[in-house]
Amino acid sequence: MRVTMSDVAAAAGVNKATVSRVLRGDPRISSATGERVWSVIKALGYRPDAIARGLSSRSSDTIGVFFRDLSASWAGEFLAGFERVMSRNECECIVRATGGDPQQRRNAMFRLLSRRVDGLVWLDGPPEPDAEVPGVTVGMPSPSGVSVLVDIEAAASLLQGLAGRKEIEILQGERPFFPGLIKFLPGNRNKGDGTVKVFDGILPPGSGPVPGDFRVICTTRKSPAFFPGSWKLYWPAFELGTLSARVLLNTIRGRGVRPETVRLLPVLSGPS
Amino acid sequence: MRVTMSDVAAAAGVNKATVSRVLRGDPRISSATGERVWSVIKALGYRPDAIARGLSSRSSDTIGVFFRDLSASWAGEFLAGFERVMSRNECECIVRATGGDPQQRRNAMFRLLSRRVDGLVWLDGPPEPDAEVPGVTVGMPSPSGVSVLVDIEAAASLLQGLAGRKEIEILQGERPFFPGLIKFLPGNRNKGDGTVKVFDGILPPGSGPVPGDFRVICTTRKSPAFFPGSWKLYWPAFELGTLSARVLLNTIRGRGVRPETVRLLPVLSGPS
DNA sequence: TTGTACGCGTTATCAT
DNA sequence: ATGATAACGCGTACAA
Repeated sequence: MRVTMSDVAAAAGVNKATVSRVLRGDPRISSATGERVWSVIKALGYRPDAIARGLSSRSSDTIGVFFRDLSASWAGEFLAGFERVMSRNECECIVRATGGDPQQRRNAMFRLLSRRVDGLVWLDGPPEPDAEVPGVTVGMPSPSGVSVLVDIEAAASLLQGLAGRKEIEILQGERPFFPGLIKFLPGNRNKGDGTVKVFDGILPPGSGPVPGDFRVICTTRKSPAFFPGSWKLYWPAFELGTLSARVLLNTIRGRGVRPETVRLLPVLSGPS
Repeated sequence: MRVTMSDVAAAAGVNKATVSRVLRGDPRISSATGERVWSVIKALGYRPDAIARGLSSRSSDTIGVFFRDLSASWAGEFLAGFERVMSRNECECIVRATGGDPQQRRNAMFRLLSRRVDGLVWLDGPPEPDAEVPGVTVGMPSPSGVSVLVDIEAAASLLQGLAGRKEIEILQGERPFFPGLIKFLPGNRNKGDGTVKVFDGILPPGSGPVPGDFRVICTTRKSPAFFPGSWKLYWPAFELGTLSARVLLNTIRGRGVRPETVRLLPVLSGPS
């Protein structure tokens, strides 16, 4: 049998409630009792049971994260940032891939709700209307609630500054990192000074950059391959993770989240 | 207030225990009662509480996954495979990055154990000795217990077959995908027929492939960038995920896992 | 400052 | 085939 709170209470000669209070750092506990209980806790190797705690406290210190596709190249980077913040706040992260299927998505949500998750992160589309818990939408505006997104217009400005009078040509893969980027870049620029080729997303084979081109690769920071001599426009996945974690924690803990929408700047990095 | 099992029982005019049995598909239940209870369940929109279930059943349908670094380019791919199998088996996945720090690792483990995880996956090193629950080690041999790994010797064979009599030159990044690959490739091959350059891992800027080289990039399937004209040696992260999920489920469910070590072949893919 | 006692929502063990 | 009731381990008003 595992060592339980009653065991600790018995060994310390106090009541379960006292142990509970010591554990939760209740201020109205005598330092004598506190120390005694702590020493018993350590001696017995007692570890509180999160499940039981959840049952009576009606929450779980757990949040659920919905991806469309976990194998997307930036998914891990996002999680890295998100998990870092969450673990510092004693929260566990449950990941879910929905494949964009509405039915599967709802099922997954209900399963997570039955686990009493404290919050949900939506990276695969707008939040379900009946989510019952706080949520953050990432990468796209949310009809209701908080959303964290990348400032694509700013990305366009960066590219324009880089291009100067050159023409900007955008080659867009099937899942571009900066969807809608093209809207912010008027195509009718002066030719003649050269061309800036922007590769956005995972491009089909054969469309790779040609050496000698002046080019920008839209990518993630941790791409296993890279193109020497290319500029890079980073999709700030890690920062999206840390930021949405903080925003979610704030809304869960009731601190007002002032802006309904938070924007993050992409990073343009020169060749080296 | 949420709809609870007692509510259903009351509305159906039966005992909580009966509802529980209906839910768990207990065979010794009259079809009349069964249908009545089910209809009440749907009418009331009752959803069982996983936390309460966990408390009394002493398990959680949850498994924990330890990464050293979630932002590793293959982390998402691994998770994609792993989560797919787990979700089909009604299991949730909790992810954790340990950064290779032993202390943090143990803390994380204890936190997960207090959540009554049913199993653990170790991608960041050999399993902790006192894990208390079944585990699978991925990517490296485990001193004790089951491990799933990539057959690096087979990868070497693929490369040798590809190279023929050409010299194989390995450029290894700081976190190579195929650690130890070099050991299986004797360096003293005939020169003169050309060179095969193998790029393994995330290479520092400047060490990228030169066009015209005959080259192989060790990478993941979902790299956002790629080199046209290069061969690719895939680190089969997705397959590692599905396989280790199945292996873990089997050991959790007590089905004997025959081989203590399972090996997975990498995939060599031509340029296109 | 500490103890009592009940509630949280299920599962499991006896009865019937 | 079903009901009554005791766990499960902890939080928390309320009482002392």
